[in-house]
Amino acid sequence: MIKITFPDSSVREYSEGITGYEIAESISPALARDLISCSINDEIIEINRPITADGAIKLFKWDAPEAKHAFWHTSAHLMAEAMQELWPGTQFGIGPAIENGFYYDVMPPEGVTITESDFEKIEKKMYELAAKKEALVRQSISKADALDFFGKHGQTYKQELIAELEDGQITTYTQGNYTDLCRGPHLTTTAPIKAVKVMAVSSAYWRGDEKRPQLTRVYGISFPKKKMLDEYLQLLEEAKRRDHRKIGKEMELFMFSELVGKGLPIWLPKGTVLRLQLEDFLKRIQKRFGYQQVMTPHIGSKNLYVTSGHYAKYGKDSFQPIHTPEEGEEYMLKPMNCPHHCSIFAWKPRSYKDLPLRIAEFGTVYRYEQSGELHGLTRVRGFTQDDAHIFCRPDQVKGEFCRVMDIIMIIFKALKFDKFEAQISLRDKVNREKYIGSDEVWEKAEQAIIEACEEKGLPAKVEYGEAAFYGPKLDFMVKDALGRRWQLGTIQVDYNLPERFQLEYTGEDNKKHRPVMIHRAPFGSMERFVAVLIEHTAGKFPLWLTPDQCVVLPISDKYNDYAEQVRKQLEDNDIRCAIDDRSEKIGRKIRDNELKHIPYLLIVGEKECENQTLSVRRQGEGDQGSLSIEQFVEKIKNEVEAEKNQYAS
RNA sequence: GCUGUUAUAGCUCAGUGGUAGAGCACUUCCUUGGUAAGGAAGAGGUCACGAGUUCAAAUCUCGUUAACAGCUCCA
Repeated sequence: MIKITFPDSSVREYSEGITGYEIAESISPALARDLISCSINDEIIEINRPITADGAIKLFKWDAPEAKHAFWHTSAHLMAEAMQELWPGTQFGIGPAIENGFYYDVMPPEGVTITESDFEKIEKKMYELAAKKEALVRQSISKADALDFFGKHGQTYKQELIAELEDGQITTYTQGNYTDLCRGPHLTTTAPIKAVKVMAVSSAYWRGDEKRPQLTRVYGISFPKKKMLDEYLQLLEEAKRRDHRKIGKEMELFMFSELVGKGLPIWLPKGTVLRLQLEDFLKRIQKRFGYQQVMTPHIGSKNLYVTSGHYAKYGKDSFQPIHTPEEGEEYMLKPMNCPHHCSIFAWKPRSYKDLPLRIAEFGTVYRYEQSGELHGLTRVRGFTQDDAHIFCRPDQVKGEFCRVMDIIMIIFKALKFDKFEAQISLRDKVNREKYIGSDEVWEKAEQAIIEACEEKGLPAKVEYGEAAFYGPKLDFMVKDALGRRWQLGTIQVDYNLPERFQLEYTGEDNKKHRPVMIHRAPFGSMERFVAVLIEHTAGKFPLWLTPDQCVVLPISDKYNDYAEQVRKQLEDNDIRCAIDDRSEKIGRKIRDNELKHIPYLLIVGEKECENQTLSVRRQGEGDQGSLSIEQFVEKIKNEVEAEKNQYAS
């Protein structure tokens, strides 16, 4: 008999060799039916693998990531099997489960190119094979046998993978005529795969190395129920609908121009309204938190960046220096604001009493992103950081760090970003020569971040090797409509730049000391933040942010004068108002796409004109009744106030 | 940057080696009035740019540029 411990820490005894499935069965038939995967002592195994020793079991149904992983991994094998049948001689690379589905990197035989038109064929074959309900058979195999087996089948990529594995650790999974090198775990049969969809095809280098051959990467997703696939596809449609590039165009927020240059966004009038609201919002918070606003030039002499060390590290891969008519004079477009801000610190002698010195700037920077990286507003070559640098004493680092986290939390709360992730990026555990600065200062900085997170009760994932070359950092990530993760807010400790700029302050002891620098940008960049905000809200911004808060709609020409009077009065009260008219006498026309993004519709006609009122409708909420202009002003102001109170407290 | 796909009217897109198309938007007129309202007429395109093949290229080929997807990258 063996003892099996359950997640609720109850213990049951089973005979040796029992499987996860049987254990589930002993609890309830429904659980057994839905069981996809399980783990023993956190090692995930098939539900039909015999359990031979005491251990802690976890049973996974579809909603568990572990279950999806096994499901999609098996689906990848199924797809490989299908492709092997369709195109015999296909070589297989790797085929893992990913966040949404799975892919397989394959090298089709000579003369075959897999395109979108083959998707249906692959899906059909997969259904056909899945219907056979073939079992996946796990087998341990010696290295020599594995090399021999895959060699015989012409699977050179698999051979390469095997060569790197340890003898005795190699397992294969076979279903039908298809055998794959695989660690598992898997489903026990392909039968539960009831719905599949080949999503995309692209290419990827073998092992991510651009010097090696390019394989065809086929993406797919699968589900245990047809309905789930339909729902997933619907979700993708929804994601497309709220793509910030689409909504940005519809709402006339921003544009790009080939002539201006790629990756250089242009903020249109309405986008600018939105952005200025955000900037104003942050400025007010920062004022409360003791920041001082500064402005610095968009270029800096090359020497500034030689001093900062950025030139040595990034000079070749950035926008190249700007030359002047003067011999040897070179300037660079600023790729970050830090060196400028360091210069501000160095401008005059500083006392310990001046610290922390918090310098903020909405600083526009230019970075030469690889052209394939550019993506809407989320990845651009010219963008504005809501940057600030805090110069403080070493003993103030943790406190300042916490205060910055407070600001970020205020912002996330105000904009209802409740599903963010925090990541602490530390040095690589082994490879440490790429980092500037001594071990000791790094150790201190890393500790300060970890402690600050603990103090604030912020669950943060620690990633080694993700730190910037000058210091560790804490990043805040939010997902976009398609589930892609974008980094927004960031806080970075820097012991390096103060060193390079030889920044000093006079301490209580009348001796010179080196300040610590903290970089931080709660939004990250205005561009990326707005992009994520658009996708987050699907263009339905909070009232205080939305470019047009209301639109006045005269029912006919006769009421144009009254409409214009209303508009003026609203604008005098700082309410952003558009006007929709049928004669071109007044303002700009509002139609269709624009209209659907405006929260309030104010209809004016004979009755309203007579009583000096407005017939008010709220987007998605319908008729709000008839209000006087003053009442409407108050209503809007109250609503905005309520939204803002969420972050005031 | 690499690989692939794409580029036709303001927008969304169809199209074919032989005169450039639709819906919506736009302009004018009419109708109408409580809202994403109807009719008529009209305007709008060097079919991304540059070469080549051809009697003939928006269509085929090559190059360039940009966008999209993936990979690599992100101070």
